Amino acid sequence: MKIYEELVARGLIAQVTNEEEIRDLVNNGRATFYIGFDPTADSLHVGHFMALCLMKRLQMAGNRPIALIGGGTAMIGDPSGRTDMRSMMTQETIQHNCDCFKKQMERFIEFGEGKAMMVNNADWLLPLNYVDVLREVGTCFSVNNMLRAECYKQRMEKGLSFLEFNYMIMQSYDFYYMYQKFGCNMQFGGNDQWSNMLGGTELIRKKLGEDAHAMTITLLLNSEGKKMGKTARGAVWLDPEKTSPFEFYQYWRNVDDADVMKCIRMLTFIPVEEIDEIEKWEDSRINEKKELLAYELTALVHGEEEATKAKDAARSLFSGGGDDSNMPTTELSAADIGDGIGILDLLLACSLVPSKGEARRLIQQGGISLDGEKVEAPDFIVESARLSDGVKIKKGKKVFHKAIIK
RNA sequence: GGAGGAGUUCCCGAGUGGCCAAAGGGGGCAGACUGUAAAUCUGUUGCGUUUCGCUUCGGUGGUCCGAAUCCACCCUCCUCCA
Repeated sequence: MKIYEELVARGLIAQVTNEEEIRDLVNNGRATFYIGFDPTADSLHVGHFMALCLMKRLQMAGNRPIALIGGGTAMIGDPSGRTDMRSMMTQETIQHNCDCFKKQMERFIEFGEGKAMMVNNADWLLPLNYVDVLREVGTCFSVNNMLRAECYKQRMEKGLSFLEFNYMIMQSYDFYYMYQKFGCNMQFGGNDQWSNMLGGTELIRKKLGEDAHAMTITLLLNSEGKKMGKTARGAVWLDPEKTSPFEFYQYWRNVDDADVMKCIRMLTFIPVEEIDEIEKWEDSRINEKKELLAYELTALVHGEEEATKAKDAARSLFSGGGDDSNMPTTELSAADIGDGIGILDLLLACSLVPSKGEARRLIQQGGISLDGEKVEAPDFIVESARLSDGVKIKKGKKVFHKAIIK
């Protein structure tokens, strides 16, 4: 099975500009393609992870990836799929985020001479001159067409600033620039980027009379049609400081039954034939599938060692054991505790609750236990002697945390 | 530039002088049931030293014993006209 067919079999491809040509380019390793990442946070998340995997897959098939960090476009903000304006980021924040992205990407993709490239569009976007740009590429964009683009539709009702309206032009310019400079002949992106990406291929056609290609990746949606990789507390991050390997593992361990196969297919590197076999498993093995998914992904992101730890920790916790060695842990300083600490303060110190009111409510509703024993009263005091050995806190059914005096 | 309309808690949305920490829904959290799933049911959902106190209804000032609610100015958005 060639790479293009594999991508299709995994359900990763959403839309393509020209299937024949793209198949040909990709299968024969002749594509130089780019994927853009806007540095809107200081860590990559699961959504980016899919794109990174795709880069890796294509690289393994002999194609040349360019990871484009949107240091320049981040100054503008992509309005796609948004109902309100992004808050403007300062240049320092953007730079910091770019640096963080770079570090994380290096773990997935091989960069270097003749391998993958990493570029930042700030390098060519920031020095642009307004009037020059208008004259050079402004003539190639039809406002009428742009307004029809899906990505602006929502915003047409709520209000779209001129700043954000230009995002598509900047992204198109990126493609145009890299096509000439690096021979980049293909762009990948999330399906929500489709209209922005077409802007680029069209610009290249108009300015240079040549064909470039675009392909979008299926967005990973759960059975309810919502983007996956988000929790109430925000995205599932790849940075172990922001989302611990254990939490990361648990996120996937807990996906809906209906979404397991889709995730395995789209996110893991398990060969397609094996996946087809897994799909035939009986329903009673659903939890095995989930464990497999969680393990595979954790291993990809955090390494096998961390994945094994997370798996062991989860198993022992949920099958009643007491292995707490890999549980998320908060270390408290002896000086702050004194003889003991109120349970409300302890929960707060471990960031298990946002406020004491919430902590109090949890206890009243019977949602907190310490070392397997339910906490009945909000004024319960945990003695420091107990904390020095470490105490296991359970919040709800599946949030475990350890607190210890260091 | 002119004329109207809107801005309420995580989101949608009710509230037009005290009974408002603010209806209802969504989402979240917890409990029951389960398989660490889904669906369902129940409770809960500003903060704190919790029979009480403090902060919140776009912003700033004002009227009043008392303001999400009335007045003035400002900001943002929407619709129509230019």
